[in-house]
Amino acid sequence: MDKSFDPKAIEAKWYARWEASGAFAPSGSGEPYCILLPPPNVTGTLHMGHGFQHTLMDALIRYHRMRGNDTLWQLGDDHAGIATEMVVTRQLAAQGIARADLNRDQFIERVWQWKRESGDSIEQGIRRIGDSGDWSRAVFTMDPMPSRAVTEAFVRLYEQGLIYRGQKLVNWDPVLKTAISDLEVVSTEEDGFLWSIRYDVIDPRPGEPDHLVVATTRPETMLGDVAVAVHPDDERYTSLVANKRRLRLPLTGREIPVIADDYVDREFGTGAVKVTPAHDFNDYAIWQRHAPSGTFAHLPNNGLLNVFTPSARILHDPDGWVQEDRVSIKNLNYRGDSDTGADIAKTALEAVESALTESPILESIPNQYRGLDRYDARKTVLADLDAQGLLVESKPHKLMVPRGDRTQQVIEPYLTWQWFVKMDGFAKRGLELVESGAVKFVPENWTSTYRHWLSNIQDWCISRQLTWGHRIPAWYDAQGGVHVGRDEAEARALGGLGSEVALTQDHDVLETWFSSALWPFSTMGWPDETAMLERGYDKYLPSSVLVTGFDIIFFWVARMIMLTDHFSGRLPFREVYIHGLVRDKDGQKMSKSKGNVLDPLDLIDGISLDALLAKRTAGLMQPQMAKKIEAATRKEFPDGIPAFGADALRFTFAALAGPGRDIKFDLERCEGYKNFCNKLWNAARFVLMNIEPFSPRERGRGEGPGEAQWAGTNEPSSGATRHLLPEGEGKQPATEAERWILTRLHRTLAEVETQFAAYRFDLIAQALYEFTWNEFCDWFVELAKPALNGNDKGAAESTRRTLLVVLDALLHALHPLIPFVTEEIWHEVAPKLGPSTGLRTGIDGNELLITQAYPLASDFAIDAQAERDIEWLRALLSGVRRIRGEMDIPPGKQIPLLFAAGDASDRPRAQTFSASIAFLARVASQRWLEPAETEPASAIAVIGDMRVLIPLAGLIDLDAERARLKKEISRIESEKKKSEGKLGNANFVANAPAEVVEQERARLNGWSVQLDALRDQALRLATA
RNA sequence: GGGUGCUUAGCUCAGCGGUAGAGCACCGCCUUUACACGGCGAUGGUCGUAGGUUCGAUUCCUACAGCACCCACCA
Repeated sequence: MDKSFDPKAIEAKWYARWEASGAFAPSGSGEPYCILLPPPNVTGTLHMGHGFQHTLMDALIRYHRMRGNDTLWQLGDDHAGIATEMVVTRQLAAQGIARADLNRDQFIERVWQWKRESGDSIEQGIRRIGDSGDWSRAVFTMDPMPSRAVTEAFVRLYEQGLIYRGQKLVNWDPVLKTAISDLEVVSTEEDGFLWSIRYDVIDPRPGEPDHLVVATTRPETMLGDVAVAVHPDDERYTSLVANKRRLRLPLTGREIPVIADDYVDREFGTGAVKVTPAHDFNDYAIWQRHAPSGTFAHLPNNGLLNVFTPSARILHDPDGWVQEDRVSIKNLNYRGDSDTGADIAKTALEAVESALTESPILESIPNQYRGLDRYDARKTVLADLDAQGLLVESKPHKLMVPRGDRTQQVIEPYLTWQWFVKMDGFAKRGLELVESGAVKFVPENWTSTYRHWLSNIQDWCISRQLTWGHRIPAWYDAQGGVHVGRDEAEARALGGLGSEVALTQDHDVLETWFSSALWPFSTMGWPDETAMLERGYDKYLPSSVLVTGFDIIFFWVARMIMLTDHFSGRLPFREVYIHGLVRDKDGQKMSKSKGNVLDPLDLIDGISLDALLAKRTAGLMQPQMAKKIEAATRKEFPDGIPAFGADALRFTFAALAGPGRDIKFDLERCEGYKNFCNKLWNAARFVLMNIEPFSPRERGRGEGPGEAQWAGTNEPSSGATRHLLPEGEGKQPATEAERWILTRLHRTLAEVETQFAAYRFDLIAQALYEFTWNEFCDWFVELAKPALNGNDKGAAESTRRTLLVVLDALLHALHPLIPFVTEEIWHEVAPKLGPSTGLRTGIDGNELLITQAYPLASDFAIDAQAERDIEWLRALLSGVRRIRGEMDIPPGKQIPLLFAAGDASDRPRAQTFSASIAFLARVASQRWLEPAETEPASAIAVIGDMRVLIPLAGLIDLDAERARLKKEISRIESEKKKSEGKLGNANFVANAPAEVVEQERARLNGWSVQLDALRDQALRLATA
């Protein structure tokens, strides 16, 4: 083995071998364990969030595979409707192709082309991270199988009356010209104005107000006002309401009523609110309350007066619309399937006209506003109001502005026809499944987030005015009749329509999350029974755990729970592990615009400063940020980023995965864990050197380690797990140190098992790190050195075996976190261990660590006595080393050691470990003082009852030791005092549990013994 | 406006009714034959503030402050 570990050299090799061996596929036996990969969007590249999430999932998958589960990691990717459509449109634009120049089929073909490239790059990234998912089963959401499930689900829901088409106010993105989800709208506080406008009362009566003043942040919408609302108990306005007074709507001259509604806050502004039901969600709600009583019956569309075109211009006549709003029309054009030319224009015009028919108020909109963009219209409206003396006040105002999270455009509430899923029944069931504990959130507190959202849910708008996605399986006849079916023929048949009736399929597609909601069973072949059988529907549904971020609890998790239950009667998964967001080292969200994005592949392979700068400053939305980003990047990474390798990156992610927290990604942690991999590598080198007959010191000395088989005393708890150390092979560990390390291994594995069950990846990493570095390397390997070189041949051979066995178990235990380096080392180690008892053999006949059995705690015996003994030895060696360090005794200098006092166990211990003490503390001689002997002036360490003395004899700086003693004495005095205080408190002794009191007494005793010893020496030093 | 989480060593974070921990950074010594991507040792914290419960609170409760995030219709 090389002297240090080089990740690059091994990663590609092992990934290819794992995959070729079939290790990623389910084994077909054992308890099923399944994780669904949250399918990455085909738009993206892999980011740190993926790296993090994938590391956690792969650790779980590898762990369970090694535990003998029939393990499936269902891979896939997501077509990501809006995001992909935007990316491809932008790309076309860069090639000088207007999206409008392509028809539907052509556009979709371009998306597929792009998907193939992008999908490849994501897949490549996933492989580099080491994901051991089953590629042969990977599914794309637009593939035939999941697409069929989408159609089937839609049709069934429609037949069950759970899907309907309706005209409602939705969040509308005027640039994308599609409805978007509430969840895709982000409200940000922005500076704006609050304008107060005077609406005059028609024919005012004496004693009543002759006008009202309403406040608005969006004056342009007043063209669609249908009323002014006041609070029913507001005495200023009761007579206006009671006497049915009407107001003159400025600029249009329309007459509108004054209505009373509880929604109005009397304290805000003048207590009067303009009501624009087609352009405001609150006003829409008011409209819903008042329309049934006929308040708006005289108005077109019962008062839902839409004044905007789809691109948020004020309505204008159809021809003008076609001319001025070319993009909008073209948008409709290319959505016309493979139609071309005249057909397209005709379809477009018809669409516009029908939109206007639904909101026929064009005549009430004065000419000067028609066709204006919403912000231009605002200016003009305000100027005109001002000129007429109707603008009462303009004052600066902070308001929440809704913006689309994709386009950053201001979102309009917009009246359109859309498809909806009725949510009340689903929500109820979704709540039940979580409240009953059938689905558990980890950490648990996410349950309340889920509950809160489902308790306040609206019907789910599932249609999008996009091209890329699953097309809605609904057809329209010339009369506007709607026919839903699995295909056109079925729709026709169900509607009883002859072949002479012309049908047009709905142009819209389903929002991406609709197909995502079906993922747990659509990936398992549903609804096709043959496919279901093939893909293990019965085995892998429910899946075991969903690993995902909190940001998609609503988008995805809740909907999977509801729809999976509805269609399969099963849970999608039993547990949901919610992890945090990966942020940069200052806690900032990583984003392209901030220029603080890290690419996991750059951490694996390293990247030069120049390449990193180029990456971070290319294609910025705000190019002026480039300078700032460059400066910050140069400062943080003056030499670029070194290659850490996939293992180090994975271990970092695991170690940072504390419960319910975002993680700040710190490169220094990553560096530390690369060192950890190197440490493991070198520990392996040490072990191998010492078991190889050809190692320089071993040459000629004879035999190798023999069969490394050891007797654990406990039965393994699972049949799937091999005995690392089969019983009856007869050989017992020869030394205390071996029994100790095997005990520590037992405890570490028990901890790992517990923490895997709790998804505490940070604690898994910590337990294994500590065992590897602080126990195996720092102590066992060091203790092994004198044993290997000593005269006791049995101890030497036994130690060799134990080194090998513990290393082997450790490689297994670490494999789920750091698969590459452990696999590589294992192939050096395994041949020394004798015949493998792995779970499976790869198809190429070569065994791999990835399919070996995970070691269980019970494979290794506990020896509590050995634990105590080694604890004693460690305390002794630490004590001596501390004196050495503080007294500046040169490390190479051999020193004499005297032991004094002590209890019955100390003498045999000192005897047992004398060689270790001599080697590890560089001790020339060890001797017990006879009871009659007086202690010489010495530096002292107290281990339990025993005193360890290093005689001064010219070795020790007297003043330094006096100072050290003084400090130590005062520290122990204060501890003793605290202890005495506690025990002096009658309440403590009376009320605290007996064992706590007992423990406190023991501590007090310990302090006293130490104090006595230290004081004795202090006295001697005073006179020395 | 409602909700959730966080506040522990210089930094990043574990922990938790009964002796305050880790990694990194910092300081000292050491090229000791696995590893300088290393070894040994040392320093460093009234556990956000104020109350309460308890024999005992960093831990449980209450209030407050600061930070972060989520949800929400105040024109």
